[in-house]
Amino acid sequence: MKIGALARKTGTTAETIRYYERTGLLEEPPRTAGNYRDYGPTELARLRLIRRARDLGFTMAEVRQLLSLADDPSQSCEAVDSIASLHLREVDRKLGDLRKLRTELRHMVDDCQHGAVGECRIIEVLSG
Amino acid sequence: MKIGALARKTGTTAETIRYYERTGLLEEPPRTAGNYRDYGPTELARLRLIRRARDLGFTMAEVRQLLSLADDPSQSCEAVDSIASLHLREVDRKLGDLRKLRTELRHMVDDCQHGAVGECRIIEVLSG
DNA sequence: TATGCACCTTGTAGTGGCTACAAGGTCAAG
DNA sequence: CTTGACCTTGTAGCCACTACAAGGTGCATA
Repeated sequence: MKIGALARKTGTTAETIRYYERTGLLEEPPRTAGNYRDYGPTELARLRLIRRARDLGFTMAEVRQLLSLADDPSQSCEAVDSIASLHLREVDRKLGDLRKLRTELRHMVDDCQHGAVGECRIIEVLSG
Repeated sequence: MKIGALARKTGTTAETIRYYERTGLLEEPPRTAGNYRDYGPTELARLRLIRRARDLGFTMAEVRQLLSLADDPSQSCEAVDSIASLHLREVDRKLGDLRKLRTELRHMVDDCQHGAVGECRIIEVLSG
């Protein structure tokens, strides 16, 4: 499988895959006679895991940890759980922040009387 | 007021203020005899508006638009409202995404039986 | 007066996670 | 034998900062 095909199968782009390789998330694959990267099912699975974790908001550093844990299947699951739980708490925090922010924005927009900027509530609220 | 004092009053840093100046969000202030930036209440108010808007998640481009609208108080409030409303919709979208993500993460973590990585549900879910 | 120290100055480079080129190489179809 | 889709490397850009380094200023204290 060439890089473009792998990209299509994983909803990525060739650039991103090469970027993952540069930064060490993916290993350098074998090459064809014409110097094209040649991927197999192992790399496909690994990339799928990476993409899925990234979509769930894990940072690249967390993904790196998850990958190295996944590579040793006899190990205890605790470390994996702790990364995921930490991330969940972080997501909860962000959700809280975003909800507060939304409420403020909502009020701000609702209070706008669509008059002149001089007495615009939005600008007033922003000015504090 | 020197840059450090302005930073403390607005919950920013001197670096960030200089960055705003470089990128045109803040104008170049007058200088003291010793070449220090010298800020007054006008700049303080402007920076407060910028910080408030940034805290509410507006991009720097949006802040730039809001600032130039705020500078012309006789203008209609509509443009301000449309920027804020658009941003609110964007925040709503992000909230939805984050809630879905949280649910998935929650399930993932809850299903983990804390055994070996080999049969870890988290890794399984991530692998798809 | 000297010295220390907090603060300021400019400039440059790094962060994360990609994304967008440019300039050229490979390969199968027509 | 050329066209066109794909691939290669390398470099630079995005956002919104953040982190230095190397040097200048200004004020209190010994």
